[in-house]
Amino acid sequence: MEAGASSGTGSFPAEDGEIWVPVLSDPLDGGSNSPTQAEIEVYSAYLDYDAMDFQAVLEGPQDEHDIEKLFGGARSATYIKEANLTHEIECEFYSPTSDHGMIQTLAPATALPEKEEAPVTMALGGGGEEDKKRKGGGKGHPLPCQRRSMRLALAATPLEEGACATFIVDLLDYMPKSGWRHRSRLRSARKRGIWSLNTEQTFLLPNHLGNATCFQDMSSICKGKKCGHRKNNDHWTYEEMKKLVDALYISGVGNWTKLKHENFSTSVRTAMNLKDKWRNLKKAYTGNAKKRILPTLDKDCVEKIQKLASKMKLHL
DNA sequence: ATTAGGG
DNA sequence: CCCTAAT
Repeated sequence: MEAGASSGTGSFPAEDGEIWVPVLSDPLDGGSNSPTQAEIEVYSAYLDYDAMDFQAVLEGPQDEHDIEKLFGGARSATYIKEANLTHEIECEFYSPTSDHGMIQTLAPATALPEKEEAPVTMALGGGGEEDKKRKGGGKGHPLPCQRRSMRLALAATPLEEGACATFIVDLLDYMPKSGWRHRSRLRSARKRGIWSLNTEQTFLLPNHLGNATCFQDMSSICKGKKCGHRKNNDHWTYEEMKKLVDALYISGVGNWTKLKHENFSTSVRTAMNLKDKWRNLKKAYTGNAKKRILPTLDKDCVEKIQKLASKMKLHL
């Protein structure tokens, strides 16, 4: 609770140049929502703490390809904001195979000494005995499948050009389908592949949110509504799409189950997902160019899509 | 059990 | 992504 606007660092509403991260209470576990915390959701087949570069996570990926590296296969979604951190922040990471998360203390991105030792870590829930393997997880999971949330506690600080921490989030997946007026803006940002927003696009600033109740708005809007319940809402990556198109180009369109087993056996995508994705790709790249809202695929890939589409047409 | 197609 | 009729 305590979504009080004045707690935490900095005043509220924010001063010029001050960025606040929107706060969401976790729809699934009713987590607390303090104005200095942001819910960040990571979709991942696994999170390998040992292999994770936490500092890089803090600094944020440079492009969408970095996502994979940072989260060990995680597919995250939208970069919604930038903020310059002046305080240490604590990040809590969960993996689907652990009962409790791990807290990482991260220094501000700009104040990093050298490449010293790894950040201090400690296990949550009083357990210093967290097993390295994290095998028998699952029982205490507030979330059902391969979805964990990551909560960052951070201070609202003035924005400085250049040095910005970015956060991987997909607020869209937490937000209700309707009732949140910034949803469409987030959507368009995601579609256009905007991974970080400049200061001119700070639609998440309190100013743009209207008034001091924005934090409460966000969580209250979500309250009682269905959000964050989709089974598989990590978004298709460029690589996945390319892989799909290539596979279809070779073996033809159809036989989705076979395709799944032969080309996507370890992927979260089901045969039906593949089918649906192909239909969407076809639709996107065969209609009038105006409607191409999908991520820009390379020429070769687009050509394959179009060839496949026209080939199918002939057979009708 | 899978797929095609509409929602 | 879900649902369902058709296969």
